[in-house]
Amino acid sequence: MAHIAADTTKPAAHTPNSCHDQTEADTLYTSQTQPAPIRTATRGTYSDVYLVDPGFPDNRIANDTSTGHATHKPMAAKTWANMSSFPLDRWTAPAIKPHARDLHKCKFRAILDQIMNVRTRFAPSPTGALHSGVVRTALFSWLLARKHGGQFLLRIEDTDQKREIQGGTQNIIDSLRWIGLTWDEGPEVGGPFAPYIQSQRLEIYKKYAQELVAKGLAYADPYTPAELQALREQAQAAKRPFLYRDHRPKNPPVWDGSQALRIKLEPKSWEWNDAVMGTVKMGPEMIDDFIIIKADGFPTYNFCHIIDDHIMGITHVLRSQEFISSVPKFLAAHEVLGLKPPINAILPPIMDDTGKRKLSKRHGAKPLLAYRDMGILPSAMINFLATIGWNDGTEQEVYSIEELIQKFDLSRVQKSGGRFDEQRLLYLNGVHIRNLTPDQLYKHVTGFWPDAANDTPEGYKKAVLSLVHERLKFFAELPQLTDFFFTEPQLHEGLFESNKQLKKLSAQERKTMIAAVIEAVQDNDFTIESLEATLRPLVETLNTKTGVLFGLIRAIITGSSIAPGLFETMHVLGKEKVLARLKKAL
RNA sequence: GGCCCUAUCGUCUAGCGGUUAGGACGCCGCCCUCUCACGGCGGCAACCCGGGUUCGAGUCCCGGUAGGGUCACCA
Repeated sequence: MAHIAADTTKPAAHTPNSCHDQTEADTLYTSQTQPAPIRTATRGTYSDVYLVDPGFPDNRIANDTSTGHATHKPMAAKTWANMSSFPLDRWTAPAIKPHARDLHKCKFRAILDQIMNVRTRFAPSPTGALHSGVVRTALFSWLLARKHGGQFLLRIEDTDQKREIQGGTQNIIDSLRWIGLTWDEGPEVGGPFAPYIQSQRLEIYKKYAQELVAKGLAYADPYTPAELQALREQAQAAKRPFLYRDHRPKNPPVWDGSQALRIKLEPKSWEWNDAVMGTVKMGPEMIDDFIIIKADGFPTYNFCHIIDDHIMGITHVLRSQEFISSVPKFLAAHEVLGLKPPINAILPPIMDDTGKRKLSKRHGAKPLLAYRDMGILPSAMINFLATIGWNDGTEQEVYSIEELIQKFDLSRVQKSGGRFDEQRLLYLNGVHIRNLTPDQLYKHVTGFWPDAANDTPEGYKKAVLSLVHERLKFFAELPQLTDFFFTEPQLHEGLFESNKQLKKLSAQERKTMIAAVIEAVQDNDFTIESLEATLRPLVETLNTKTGVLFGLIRAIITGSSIAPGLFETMHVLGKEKVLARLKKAL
């Protein structure tokens, strides 16, 4: 089994369909009357060998108990009969563990989970603030690399100068740093394949392009954009897909760099194995001579990402679903370039909150950093994004980052899309906030305090925070929840009238009660216990109800009918403030 | 229009030929309780439709339908 040396400067020698494996599979196949052997081996060769053997008594899938993967119910014998036409030459070797539900589609299939040096990448273009949909792709790539102890790279794809925005790259870096997706190679950290910014790698792409030209595999495009547009419209009017190759120039001009350069691709059907989607087939109409170098001299994404992924030794390329119909094009280009394609994985789309369309900048997806600014924890965001389109098959909902790294697996990535449900994000954020220690929480809420808290001692703020810890869903609501600890509340009649318990009291009754409270509390030491010991009996003395008396006190000292526990609140506020507010209310 | 992907409560999902179709968010009710929150208990709520295979289909096959994606000198 080929595996990739981490320090190689050569292209990745990844071979998902190497003949080594084929031989092995043939051997196993011919011995099908025997129960399939289960093999495991150590890192760098094979691990988790899954075998499905039609000769095995009840046709169950043998599973490697040491990993716990692929536990299966027995398969009905009949199923095998139906599968007899499955072409054996299609069995797929290693590299990925197919989704469990696909295993039964093979009459015989040996699946080897290849342990290679996994290298994944995130390759955004700096054309706008990074949003959550894109970050999910980055997250899955990162999780995959971390799970296998591999590398995660960041590469900036800034080949479209027109769309690039000021600060775009910085936004990408800030976003990833905030959420904690650390990269092992890329901008700011460097690496063996630097630079990791495509606009600084133009010579590399040009070299590959010139090589293709020399071999007659790429040619200059003689058409003007207007001419192309006309041809395109023609095709559309005829309800045909537009194919450039139908208009391929017979004698293309010599490429002098001022025209666009197209790669010459043979139209043919492609079938490939996607780590998430399984076997995907597409016809020749999906292949066309695409532009690899634009007239402005910059390469296109379609071209340079292939070269960079190859040079940088990327083993698994995760992309969102919108790219699936481009894959044949990429595979064809690999063929023309003489490169082995990486393992492809198409991730399901994330829909916006209407569920009507893909989450995208254009349709109001918030920048990732907007969630930082509203006080979402990175761990909550990661938990949330990871569980859109992935689950571990259990009923677990809340995951730490460490758990995700351990449990993440491409074979359990969904094919169907999911909606970005902010309510669920807030719920998870609340859970993650409650899991923080008080000190951790205190660090996280820096910058979210109300202005009035600026000059307040740390001890006081920590005490306040402890009272709202379990109520907090996101940090931006901290001022609203704690303002009265720092600012004297504005009392108004509406406060009492809108309260179910208090609106029955007359102003005079309120005065009597407040006076009694002041009297009772004046010599109290303001511990939670003694406040309770003093105030509870007062309810009876005043011949009222706890809800009424406590509600009244709460309204006066907090200016709100919603607040933490009364005694805790009074304790933290302190005797001085409480008495002052009560007296003022009188 | 061609091609591709998808389809279980409103939402995220479990399900791998036999389940009272499970969990979570949200919503509602009750309990706890000085309000809110947390927590606990309970409730409402789903297999897109039609064929086929099978003793038996949410699950496998085919066909519809619906949603999404894609068909750039954008990525």
